[in-house]
Amino acid sequence: MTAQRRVVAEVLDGEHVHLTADEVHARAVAKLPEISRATVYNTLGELVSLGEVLEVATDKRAKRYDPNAHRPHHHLVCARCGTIRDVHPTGNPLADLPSSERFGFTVSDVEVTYRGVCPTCATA
Amino acid sequence: MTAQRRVVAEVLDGEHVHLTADEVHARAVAKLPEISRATVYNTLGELVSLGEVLEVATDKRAKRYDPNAHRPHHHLVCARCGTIRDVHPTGNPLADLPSSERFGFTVSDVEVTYRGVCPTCATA
DNA sequence: TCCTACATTGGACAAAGTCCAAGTCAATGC
DNA sequence: GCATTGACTTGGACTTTGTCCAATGTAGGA
Ligand SMILES: [Mn+2]
Ligand SMILES: [Mn+2]
Ligand SMILES: [Zn+2]
Ligand SMILES: [Zn+2]
Repeated sequence: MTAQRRVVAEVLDGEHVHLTADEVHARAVAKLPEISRATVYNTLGELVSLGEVLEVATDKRAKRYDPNAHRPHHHLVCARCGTIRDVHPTGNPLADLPSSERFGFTVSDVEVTYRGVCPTCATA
Repeated sequence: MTAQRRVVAEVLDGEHVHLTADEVHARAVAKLPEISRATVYNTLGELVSLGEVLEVATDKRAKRYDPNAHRPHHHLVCARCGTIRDVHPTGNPLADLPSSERFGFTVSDVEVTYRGVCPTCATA
């Protein structure tokens, strides 16, 4: 556990945190000015391999890193400002895919992304 | 309707088609060698604006372009080879998000991505 | 035919991410 | 204490994906 890794872990702490690698780097630099982009990418990659952090692709640009890896959840994204909230739908979406729609695949996982407009963007 | 646009439209024809912009360009070049990358991007952008083609983000790299825009559907992705199939789950996933999990958002859309292993990759 | 509006092109540029050789540093063994 | 070692970090080059723009080409109407 080096200072660099500790800083990345600190940045990735909290609820509804879904930062891009560059955002992680910017916040890490604020705490440890000499930390490099490469180290941030390396550390994020390790955390993903360890299963401590998830990569999510809610926007079609940069990957986002989600420290909420232990509690399964899905995402609600504001189409205007990009805010992302963790959500827990009822039911199991896997059960909604009949075997006739599985094309022989072994289906193991499902990702659900809800899109809409957040309260802040709706009033503005 | 120019020759370039016709070729892009031809490439984007069929079922379960989810090509990246570069793949579209490669196939377009095979039919019309002088077509440029810029034109492929321009044409894809117009088709998306017109609602004729959807952008999907099933992998975390390049956007994929989906000509099946008129029939709502979701996707089943092979984690090994990246093959993508269109699927039609039963039920309405929007109904599975209780208002207590909507955080005041106006939710208008939902994208579901199933992941697993396709029959070809399972036997290989 | 000539003009004009629009489409196309190649290349420069930008954003996101990967890779690598070299440098740093702390722990180990002598 | 000192040298060795190996893991970690760094900066920069490079790649991929995508955007932008000035220059060029072209189809069709006046
Ligand atoms: Mn999350
Ligand atoms: Mn599709
Ligand atoms: Zn918003
Ligand atoms: Zn496969």
